[in-house]
Amino acid sequence: MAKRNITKRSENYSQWYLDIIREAQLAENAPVRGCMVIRPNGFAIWEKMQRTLDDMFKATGHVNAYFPLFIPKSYLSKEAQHVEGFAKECAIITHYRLKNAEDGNGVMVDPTAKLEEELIVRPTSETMIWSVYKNWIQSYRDLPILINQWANVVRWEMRTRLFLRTAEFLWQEGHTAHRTYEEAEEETLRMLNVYRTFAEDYMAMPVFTGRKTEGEKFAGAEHTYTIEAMMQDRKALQAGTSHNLGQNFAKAFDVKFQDSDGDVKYVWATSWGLSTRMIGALIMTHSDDRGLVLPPKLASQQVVIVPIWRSDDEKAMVLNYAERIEHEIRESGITVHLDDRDGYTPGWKFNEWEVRGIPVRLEIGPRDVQGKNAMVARRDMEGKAAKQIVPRDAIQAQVNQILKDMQNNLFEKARAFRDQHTYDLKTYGDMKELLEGEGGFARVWWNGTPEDEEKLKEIKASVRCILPNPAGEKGACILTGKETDQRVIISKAY
RNA sequence: CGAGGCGUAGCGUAGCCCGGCUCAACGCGCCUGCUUUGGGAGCAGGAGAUCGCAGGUUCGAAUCCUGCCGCCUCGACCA
Repeated sequence: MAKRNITKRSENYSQWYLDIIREAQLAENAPVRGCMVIRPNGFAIWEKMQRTLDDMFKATGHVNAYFPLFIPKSYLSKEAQHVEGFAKECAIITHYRLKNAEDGNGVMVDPTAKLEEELIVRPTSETMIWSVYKNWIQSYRDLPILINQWANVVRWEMRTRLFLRTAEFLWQEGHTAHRTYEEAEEETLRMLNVYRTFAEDYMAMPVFTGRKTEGEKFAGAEHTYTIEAMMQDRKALQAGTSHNLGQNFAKAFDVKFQDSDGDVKYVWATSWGLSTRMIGALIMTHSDDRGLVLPPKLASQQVVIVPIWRSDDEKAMVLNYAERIEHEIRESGITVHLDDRDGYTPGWKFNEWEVRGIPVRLEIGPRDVQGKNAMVARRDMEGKAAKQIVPRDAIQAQVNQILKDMQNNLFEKARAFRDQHTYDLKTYGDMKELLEGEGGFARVWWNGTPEDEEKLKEIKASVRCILPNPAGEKGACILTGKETDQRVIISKAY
């Protein structure tokens, strides 16, 4: 008699998403509007993401640093496009002191403690960082600068959803400075590729990579690259972005260097970021109606052992057997937890760990001790197919094998789903029918202007990215019929 | 920020239309004890709610009125 606390995806996808987050105890809404509390289960996923990405950043030559949360208002206005992009969602600090309220109830803002210049809580750090880089860069010998920072940022969103869009979120932002345009472009693409590798190899989430259109690019960038994933409701989610900032910020903050040829030049810049939104992407890519599904490489606990007993004698015997298996599995580098809590039935524990998305579960009872084996269940399958009895001697190897299989299986399943719902379309009518009906990705030729993009709003869709086209193929624009070499993904998006 | 819906114990709800015999009921969860334990166990007892907040109408408000806050769905904006 399974208790149904999770809405079916087919009934209400948004509610399902929220139910998963609640039941798996990933996060909850905070007392502050638009903000979330990331609970230990959710934060464990972020920590795993952080560690993986951080290693990848280090491997590509980057170092970590930290810049302030507060940005003087005047900094933000130095790059015109940039201000325009963020002005509507900034939190502003105007005062620095409270005092006891005059009516004796609580505290009030002390009007005499007004800041001369207001501070903006960073929505992103380009302006702060470039005001600092100005002091660090004089010569071409000071370049490149390859810095990443792990931080929180604030964007005062009107409508928020846990992980996908919150007023405050956690992310990493890389900010690099280069001698040439080519070097900056190479860096931008390198980091896009790091994101793609992370998404596909660790999150088991297939992505399309490509360039953003003028309308969708980052405020202040020359151009933006993105990784776009398809969620199970067939909507697109922008999962990471990498920007070639050109010389826009160097010019705005007057950051120049003297090159080896003696000429003084503006520095070339990039920035790239990936946020806790990825946790939302992870949930919406793999999870099912029973709960969270975590790919093994991002599960903080990869294996859980549920012991089964009746009498105290059985308990001692089963735990002894289970502990030896636990140690053996741990020795092979897998994270494993033995759930020996009293007061919960095995069936209850099965469901509990399933909802939390633990990839592999071992069920060990008297029968297994007797028969020298264990029941092994994997989270990416259902019913009998998910379970198998494994001989004692083969457990360690089998668990390792299943984790590998599962990582692959989840990726292949997600890729098959995405490909199945990605259509090469020729007419606007077909695209409209797709996007207003079952949904999915329309892969189409597009020679769009920003005005053409506006038109897509009538079908609530947007150009997600311009796909790479190394062979220089051409086709007729789905809207205007003009010949173009730009192929794009159009879809509804988060 | 626009339209709609909702706010009663940790969670999900009933009661609201027709104010009073309901300072509030039920299921899940929680605590204690006993029996249980291979897919969310059973019985018995128990704790837990100033009915989102602030005003108002009334002899009397969870119930009627006003304002505010929050959440959800859909739009506009965005990672």
